[in-house]
Amino acid sequence: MNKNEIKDEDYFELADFFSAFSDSTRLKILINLLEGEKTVTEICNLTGISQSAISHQLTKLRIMKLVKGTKSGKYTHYTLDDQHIETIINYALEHRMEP
Amino acid sequence: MNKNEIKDEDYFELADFFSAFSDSTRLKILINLLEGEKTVTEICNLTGISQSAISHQLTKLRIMKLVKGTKSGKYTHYTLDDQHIETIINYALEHRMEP
DNA sequence: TGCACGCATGAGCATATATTCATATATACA
DNA sequence: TGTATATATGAATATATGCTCATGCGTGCA
Repeated sequence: MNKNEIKDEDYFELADFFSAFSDSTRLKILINLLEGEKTVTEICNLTGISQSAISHQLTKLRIMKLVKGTKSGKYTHYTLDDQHIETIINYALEHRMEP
Repeated sequence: MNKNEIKDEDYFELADFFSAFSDSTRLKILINLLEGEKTVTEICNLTGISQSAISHQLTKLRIMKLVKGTKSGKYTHYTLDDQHIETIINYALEHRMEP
């Protein structure tokens, strides 16, 4: 993609997309969801982060269309809603591994 | 990479890495540098952003080891210092293009 | 040599962001 | 039906972040 095709507004969108991954709590959520569907409480237990903090971040991830929540009884089951997440995170993890 | 191999500290590092791309000014700088080496003033002109703002962000990008600055006379020539940048940004741009 | 240019950087400010605390709502179960 | 559980959400707060403004420093040219 040519630089000149990128509009000013696109830079903001792109920045927003990356900012989804720029917080450790959200990364923990996303990486846990790579394993498959989880409820909020499960994520809390797996990450050791408070219910409220997780819920707030899940809301943001939902707005950014990176996760999807499905209500079922008293539970909300969250899954990844973007097929690129795994690729992007793995790529960054590899990057980090370098000398 | 297995989730269990990821240490708590790694999540912060990873988040920091992504946060480099989470600001439109830094993205503009990086995408301009994809074309090749540029001086600070050139980047200012290409982006329309103030010299001070560019310089501050270049400092951050230097600290994050994403760009490298080489002094030559009164100029500092900046280049990308990370081979993954192009891949990551292109991947995100493609992502953005989807329905 | 003095002045303009290129760049870096600190201070201050405004805004964004993440967390906690409190609480509301809905569901399941005794 | 009353109570515990699961989740969401608003308010308040603390901290981080990015920008401008002012200025310092080095370089090269008139």
